[in-house]
Amino acid sequence: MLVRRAHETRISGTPGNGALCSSCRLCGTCIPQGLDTADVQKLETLVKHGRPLRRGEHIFRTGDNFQSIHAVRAGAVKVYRLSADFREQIIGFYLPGEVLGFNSIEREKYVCSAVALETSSLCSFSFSRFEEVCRSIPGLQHQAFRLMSKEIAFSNDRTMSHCSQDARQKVATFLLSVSNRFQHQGYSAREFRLAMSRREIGLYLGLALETVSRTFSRMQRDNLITVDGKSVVINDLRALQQTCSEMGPDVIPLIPVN
Amino acid sequence: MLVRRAHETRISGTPGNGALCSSCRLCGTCIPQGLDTADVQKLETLVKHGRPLRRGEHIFRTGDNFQSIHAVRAGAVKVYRLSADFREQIIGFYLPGEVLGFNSIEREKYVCSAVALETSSLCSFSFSRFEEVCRSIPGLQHQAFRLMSKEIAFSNDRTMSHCSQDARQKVATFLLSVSNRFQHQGYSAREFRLAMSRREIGLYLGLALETVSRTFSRMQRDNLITVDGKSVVINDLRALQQTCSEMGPDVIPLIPVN
DNA sequence: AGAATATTTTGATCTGGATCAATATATTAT
DNA sequence: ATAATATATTGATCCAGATCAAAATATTCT
Repeated sequence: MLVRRAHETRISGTPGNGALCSSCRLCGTCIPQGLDTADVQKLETLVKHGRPLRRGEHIFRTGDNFQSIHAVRAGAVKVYRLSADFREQIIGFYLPGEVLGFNSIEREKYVCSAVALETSSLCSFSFSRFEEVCRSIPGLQHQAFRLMSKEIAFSNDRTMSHCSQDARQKVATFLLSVSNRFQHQGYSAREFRLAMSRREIGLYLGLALETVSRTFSRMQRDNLITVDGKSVVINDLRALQQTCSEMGPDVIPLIPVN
Repeated sequence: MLVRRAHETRISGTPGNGALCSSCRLCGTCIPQGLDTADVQKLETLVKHGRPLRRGEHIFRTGDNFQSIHAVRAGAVKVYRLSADFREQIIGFYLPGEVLGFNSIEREKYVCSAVALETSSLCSFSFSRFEEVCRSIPGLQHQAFRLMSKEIAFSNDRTMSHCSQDARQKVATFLLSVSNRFQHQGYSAREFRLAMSRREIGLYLGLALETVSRTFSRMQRDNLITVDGKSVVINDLRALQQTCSEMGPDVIPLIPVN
């Protein structure tokens, strides 16, 4: 499908405030990480929950006014944009406990679109109110800086991966990243379902979708993983980790000066 | 040279506080952007200036305790790290008015090294004190969020470039990025000196240094630019911009749904 | 200045992954 | 269910850019 689907509506501003941060399973890893009970309660007053989004529904679109940052409570979100020549580019995939929108603060418009890859729930925080609260809760301000710092470092890692890794290494790095992030949220690190298609993985990694598919097949043949469509089992975590940093035969490690 | 040079010393904590933000030429684009005079004066109390660094001197190294963020006042800084197999990876080049260190907040250690590419001056801000001051100056907190947001967006742009551009497009994008950043700081957009080598540009763009060199030569042949070693003149800005977003002949622009 | 070293340019060759193509398998709609 | 559509797999071919090689400039050091 290549045109906008009927059920793709923008998330409504519906308050529908229900579940609270303090009782949320992700409290320890999401925005409230490290805050004490009193501070979490102050934070909770900012949260807005929309209804759950179905696959294909957008949270925001490129050019919309930037109002809020959004934490994924459940599901998976794809953040993407179109290049100057209208090809899709994937900024990132966001899993439960992860926060999207930080890249749009500077422009005051969303610089990308965000769409649910599967049925997903989000917690939205008005950014201007969030900033106010940050001033009265030092730990929250610090956590905001930490989260943004992490996003910069993560994005840097991804760029480094593109600069120096071949297809097999990129795919291994991707699988480990997803695995680690699931594990961090309390899910299995060894067994998971990918919410995104081969095409989307390819766009994310800068590879043709055929290359992604072939690499999965080869990794399965090598007993590193078992893939069946979107479900992945990691059979040999160690080997997968080694794949990511394997040296070519002729690489001479040198300490660079300039 | 592939070993640590004798003159590479860490920047000393020497106060040597001299020039002030309010009288700095970069006041409008650096950290103080958008602050009123009174707030800039509060900010100034945090600034530490070291002596100017010569080419090859480090500001910090991977693993050092993260204490400060650093604004480039003059010169050019390379931020890099070593991959698991000890190859150099370039996180970024920082020009006057730009701030480095944001990617290290989360780990509380510098996750990369920073080295002067040419004689450079820096303004360093203790990050913990900076956070405190942010709480009392709303505009400063907002500016911190803006700067970090910008860095996320910039890093995303770079990743997108790697995913979808060929060598010529990457080099064009790089030249325009440098040009824009110089212009933004009040230097010429059309004529500048690159502080980094072909090898470093190659590492930054994920290209072999030979490819960078060949691409420069070809762009010169095509009258887009004039290169002579490190000095670059942009002869046809428009054409260079078009290069960045050229479509292949068979690209059919489509609106992606998932 | 001149020697020594590092960087850049250009040419020749090779290869990983893109592209083209066809079939197989999921998913969605009726 | 069954048809229609989208996604995934696998094979064959091709090419942009990596790698190898050598000469030409720059830069640094004494």
